[in-house]
Amino acid sequence: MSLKLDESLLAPLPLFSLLERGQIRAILDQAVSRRADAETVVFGEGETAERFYLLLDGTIRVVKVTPDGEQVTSLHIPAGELFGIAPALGRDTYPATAVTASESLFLSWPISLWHGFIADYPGFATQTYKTVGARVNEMNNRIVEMSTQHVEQRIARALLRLVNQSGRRTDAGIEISFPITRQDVSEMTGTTLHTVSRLLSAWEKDGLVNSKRKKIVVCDPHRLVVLGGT
Amino acid sequence: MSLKLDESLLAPLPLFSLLERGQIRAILDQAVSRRADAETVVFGEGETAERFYLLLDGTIRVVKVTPDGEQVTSLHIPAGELFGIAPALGRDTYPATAVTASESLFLSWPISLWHGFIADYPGFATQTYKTVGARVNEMNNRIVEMSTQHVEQRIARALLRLVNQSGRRTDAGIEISFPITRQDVSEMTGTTLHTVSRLLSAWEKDGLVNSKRKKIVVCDPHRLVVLGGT
DNA sequence: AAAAGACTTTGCGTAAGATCAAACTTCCGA
DNA sequence: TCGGAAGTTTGATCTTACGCAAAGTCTTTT
Repeated sequence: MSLKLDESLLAPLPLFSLLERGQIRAILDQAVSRRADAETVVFGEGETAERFYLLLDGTIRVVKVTPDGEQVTSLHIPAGELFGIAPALGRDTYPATAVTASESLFLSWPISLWHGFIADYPGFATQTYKTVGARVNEMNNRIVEMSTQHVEQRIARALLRLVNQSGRRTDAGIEISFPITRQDVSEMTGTTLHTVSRLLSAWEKDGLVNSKRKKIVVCDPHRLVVLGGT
Repeated sequence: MSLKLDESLLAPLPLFSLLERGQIRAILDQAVSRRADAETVVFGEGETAERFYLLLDGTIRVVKVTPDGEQVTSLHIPAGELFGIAPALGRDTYPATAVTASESLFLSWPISLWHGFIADYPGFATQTYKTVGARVNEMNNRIVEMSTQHVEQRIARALLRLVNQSGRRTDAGIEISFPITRQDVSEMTGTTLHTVSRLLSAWEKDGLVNSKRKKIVVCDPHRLVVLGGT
């Protein structure tokens, strides 16, 4: 549950960039830390928001489920970011479900501390609203993409987003640092796993990517950008 | 430019619901009011955010333009809501273009006042973040829709959203209270004006809607809900 | 080591919707 | 009041990507 937190490790996070040592310490002192296996549900859509979270390691998949059971991935949260911050959106309930995409480590605080943090640490508020803004922006772009682009371009962009957000440089190219299936990609792009599979096969043949079971390595990001459209 | 503002008219707005008379007065005293014709650009995507706005009358269309000139409508703002609130998203630039969908009346304040308002009037902050939250939610739903639903369902839902947000009850049904073209609807739903036209024709034949040039009246909202899917 | 489960690949037919094209209607300004 | 601009309708054709089906790999369990 509780863990010795090294603030010299956490201080470099953008979230803390505007805070002083003592403030960071004060915030961390009230945190609870937790480790979770891949595919663990951290919280579910509609639940009353009891805690908010900071992802230290791993990746979180933010998912919505339609009435007829289809899943849609609205967002991926990379390590270093807050998630489950319902109060920043004036809500007392989580708007979507958060699932760990890989083994993950995160901190959490009771929601009751939120307003205090915002009020006492303006730097915290600033960074938080930047995060919200970035996500709104990302969602906006998703809407534009879904409205105007073909599947191929959407998939290209989705891969690039993942690679930028949580890519790991290898000799073969940049690898997406968590296990990801064709199905997952299809849920990010509003298509089917079949279409994703066909496309990855084609791209593989062209030397654009290199994908195995639950693993995708982008070999030629530049050409993928071109495919993604202007 | 300046206009005698009656705060007894404005006080009922959700935005002011948590504030006292004097606070509302203080806020309104610093506002500049403006009238604009339909299709006026209030601000453009990417411009540095110099002012933030409160729509008193009319409707605002929030639009993104793709590199190749296609337009995508991300949101409609109804009277009574704030818009252009870049600072709430930690941005110093507008993330999208705002266009009046009909003749409109709005107030505005210089961005420099934002932080003071947020700090001095907690009720203002609360309501503001609720607004942001509602918009995030709406965008999220749009993404889910675009990912999982067919054009027919998306158009049905788009019309229902407009009707709920700014519908005017008439004897024939509920009418969308601002001029709206097939093209506009297609830009809200990620389809073409042709498809929208065909669909509206079919619905007209079924007595679901009643549409003329730049005008749509929903006669049977209930059946439209059914069409929109669970 | 076999069997079951999870993920992927590929082929084929089809349907939803885009694109192209052309005519028609309504509105507005000269 | 005439002419053009803006918006709408409808038809014909074509493409994308979905749905269905079946077989192929890799992984885990027993």
